[in-house]
Amino acid sequence: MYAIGALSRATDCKVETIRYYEKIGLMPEPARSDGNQRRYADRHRERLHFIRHGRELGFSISAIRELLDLCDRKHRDCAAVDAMARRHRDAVADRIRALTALRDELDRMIRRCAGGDVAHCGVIEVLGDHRLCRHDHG
Amino acid sequence: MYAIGALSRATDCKVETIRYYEKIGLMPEPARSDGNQRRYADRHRERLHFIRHGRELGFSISAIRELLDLCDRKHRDCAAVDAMARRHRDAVADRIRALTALRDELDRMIRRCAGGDVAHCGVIEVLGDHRLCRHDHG
DNA sequence: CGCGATACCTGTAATCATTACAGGTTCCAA
DNA sequence: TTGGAACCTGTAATGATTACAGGTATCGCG
Repeated sequence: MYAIGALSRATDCKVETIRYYEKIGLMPEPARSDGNQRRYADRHRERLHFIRHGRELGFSISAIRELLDLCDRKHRDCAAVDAMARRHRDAVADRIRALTALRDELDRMIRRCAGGDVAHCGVIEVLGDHRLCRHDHG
Repeated sequence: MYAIGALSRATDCKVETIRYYEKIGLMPEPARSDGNQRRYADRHRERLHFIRHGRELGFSISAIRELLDLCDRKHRDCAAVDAMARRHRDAVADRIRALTALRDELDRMIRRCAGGDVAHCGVIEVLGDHRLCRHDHG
């Protein structure tokens, strides 16, 4: 039986976050000590680990909730889980594309900056005039 | 003189967002009609355009505030502006690296999924067991 | 000039995922 | 038994919007 601090250390998840997950119903209410302190079992640690890992992988809380629901109903077809993972992967890929375009644009902006005064600063110019951008970001 | 809706359409920025920018002091208070409605001039459109473009490029509100301050004090050395752009570019590059690692991991997860039932779903397995990951994401 | 639809006004609360804080209680080791 | 760390609850803050409620202005059309 873990206290919340031990669970926190075991899962690298802040104490406040654990209590938050309980409040939003993502973590089940654990047992309590006589003095009303939370006492966790291994199943809590596993579930929290799953949640934290999902969060690290960028899944939203609601996506993780869905994944956990899918897990709880064991032996059902995993196509739904797979589809979620694919959707998420595609979203990440889109984000990478957008950020790459952005990085290139920032590079161009920086190259335009001749090192003079603000009146001739390429960075300011580009920010003020969308037409100086090479890509559509919107 | 634009009403707020016209400015909204001209800059592709929601009406609520324009009022929000005014509230936080990012946009100056515009003139008002007799009936107390906001009336904007071109300089507002330009400034809002600058702000929106900065946001699209991923600059935070406070970064944009700094940039605008630097701009307002014209003819001062643009090294500070340049440095901000560089810092931001580097942050974007870091984010791209992290997301690329993440995308690769999601790909591996998806490939592990044999298409069977949830009990054998690679996606669930990886989420539940950090050791199945190839990279450190934390 | 009057009417009605649309656009506008203010102020407040919600969103998302946490984190921080205040003020009080419990636990555990020395 | 005592002292300090860890715990408790409840509330508010973060960042950048967005949404809503309840009321007022504007504008084109007849």
